[in-house]
Amino acid sequence: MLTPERHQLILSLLKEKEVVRIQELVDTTGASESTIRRDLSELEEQRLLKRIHGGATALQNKIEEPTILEKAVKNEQQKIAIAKYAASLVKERDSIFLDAGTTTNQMLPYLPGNIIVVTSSPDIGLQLIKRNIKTILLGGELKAATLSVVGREAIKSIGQYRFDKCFLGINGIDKHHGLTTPDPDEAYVKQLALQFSDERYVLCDSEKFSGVTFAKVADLRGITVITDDGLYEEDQQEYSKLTNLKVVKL
Amino acid sequence: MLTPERHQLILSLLKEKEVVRIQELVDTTGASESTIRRDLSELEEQRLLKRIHGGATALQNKIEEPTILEKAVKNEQQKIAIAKYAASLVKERDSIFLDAGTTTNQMLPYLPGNIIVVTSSPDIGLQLIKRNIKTILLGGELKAATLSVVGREAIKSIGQYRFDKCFLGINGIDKHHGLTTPDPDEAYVKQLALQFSDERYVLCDSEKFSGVTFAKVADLRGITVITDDGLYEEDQQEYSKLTNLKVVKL
DNA sequence: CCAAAATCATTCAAATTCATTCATTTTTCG
DNA sequence: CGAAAAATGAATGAATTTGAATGATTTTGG
Repeated sequence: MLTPERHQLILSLLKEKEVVRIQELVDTTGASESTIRRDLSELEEQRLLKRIHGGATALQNKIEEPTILEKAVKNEQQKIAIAKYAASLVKERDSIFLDAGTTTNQMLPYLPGNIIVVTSSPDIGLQLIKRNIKTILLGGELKAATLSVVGREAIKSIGQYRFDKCFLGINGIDKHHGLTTPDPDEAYVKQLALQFSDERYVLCDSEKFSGVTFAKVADLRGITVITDDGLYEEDQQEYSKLTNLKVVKL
Repeated sequence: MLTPERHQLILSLLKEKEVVRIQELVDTTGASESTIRRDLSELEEQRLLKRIHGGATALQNKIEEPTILEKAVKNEQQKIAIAKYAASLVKERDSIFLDAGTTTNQMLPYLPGNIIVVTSSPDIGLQLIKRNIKTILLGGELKAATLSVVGREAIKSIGQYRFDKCFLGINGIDKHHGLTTPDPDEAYVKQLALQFSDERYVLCDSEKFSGVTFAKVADLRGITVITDDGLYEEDQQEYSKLTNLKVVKL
C-alpha cells in the first residue's frame, strides 16, 4: 500500500470516526507501526489531523463542501509544502523580508524563533509578534486588495534594511516576461526587496506558471523559484534553464 | 478508550445531566477510578467543568463575580461612549492620526468614510482598510505589548504627515505629571502625533485619572481630554482648569 | 459530636505508547 | 545499470498513561 493511499485511508477513517487508534491503522493498512507513526506525524504537519497518545483525532472544522474543500485542500497542501520548504531555509539570526501573500503566510509556523523579519503585511506582522519574533513593519499606504503596504513611504522604509534572504509571493511567472504582479506599486516594493537581499526566493505554486499580469517585478535570473510538482516535465526543464527551480514534493 | 474520547464523553454526559458521579464514569468508560479522577482534574484545569465531591458538574455560563462582570461591561460602555463622541468630531475629508489602543479601536465603526487615517496600529489599519477608508500605516518595529509600531522608523514616518486631528489613548493622566505611558518609544510617537496635529484629543476613561506611569508624553495644556462621567466633582473642576476637559455622559 | 463509609490526593510500578536510530528494501533518476 | 534518495520495519530506551495501594480528607448517619 503506497503512502498516499494510506494517508487517504487514514483521513477517511477519521472523517467517519473522529478518533482512530494506531493499532487499528496497523491492522487495516498492513503497514508497520513505525510507518503509521510517520504518516500521522506528516498529516499533523499538514494540519489534517491532530495526534493524540495512542492515535489521532479529526480537526474541528469540517463545514465546507467536499468538492470545493478537496480542491482547496490540495492547493493548500501545495502551498504548505512550498512554505515549509521555504521556512526551512531560514536559519537562526537571519534577517529576512517576508512579502504579503497567502503562501508566505503559511511559512510562519515553521520559522525559527531567533530571527528578524521585515514585512509589508500588517497581518503577518501581527502573527509574528505573537510568536515573539522581532518584527519590523514597512510603513505606507495600505492596499485593500492584498492587505499589504505600498507607496513612497514603504519604498523609503525598505531601503533602510538589508536582508539575508527574501521570500516573495508572485501572481505570474513566464519564460519571457519573468515575474509579474497586477499592481505596479507592489511590484516596486518587491523589486526593492529583491535588490536588498543576498538570497532571493519566490514562492509560486505550479498553477501560476506561464501566467502574465500587468506589472513586471523582475527577470528569472538570479532568483530561486520554489514550486510544487504540478508542472509538466518539459516546462520544468525549460524553466530550470532560466532560473534556479526548486520543486517541492507534496 | 483513548484520553480525548473519555474527555469528550464526560463533557457530553455533563451537557445532558449537569452532574455526573465518578462511579458512573468508571462504568461507562471502563477506565479505572484513578484515570477518571485524572480526567476530571484536567478538564477542571481547562475550565470545562467543576469538580465536586463524588463527581463533577457542568459550568454555568455566569462564572464571574457579578461585580467584576458588571464593572467590565460598564468600563466597556464607557470606552464606547468616549470613542463614539471622539469619532463624531471627525468630519469628511479630515486627515487624522489614530493611536493604537482599545479605546481608539472603538472609534472605527463610527468614523465617516471619506477620510485619511494614519495609524501606528496594524490591527486598526487592517480594520480600516476593510471599511475602504484610506489608511496609512506607520513603519517600524512592532511592540508585542501594545501591538503598535514604534522606533526610529516610525518617528521618521510620522514626520511626513500633518493631521487635522489626532486621537491618542493614554495610560495615566495626572495634575502634575500630565500624560504618561509605560513605554518611552511609544511616548515619543504620541508626542510627534500631537506635534503635527491641529487639534489634539486624548481618550481616557475616568479610571486612568490620577495615574502616573513611566514615560511622559505631554502636559495637559493645549489638548482636549475626552472622558466619562466617573470623576469626582472636585477632580473634574480641577482638571478643567488645567486642560480642555470633555465629559461624555454614559 | 463521633465514627463509619465514601471519596480523595499522592505515590509507585507496570504497561503502553512514543521518538529516534539504524539496517534493509524500494524507488528515482541520471 | 548503478548511485542516490526515499520509504520501510525492527530495535532501543525514553516518555506517557494507567491502575492499584496507601493514608488523608470529607461526607453521612446516628
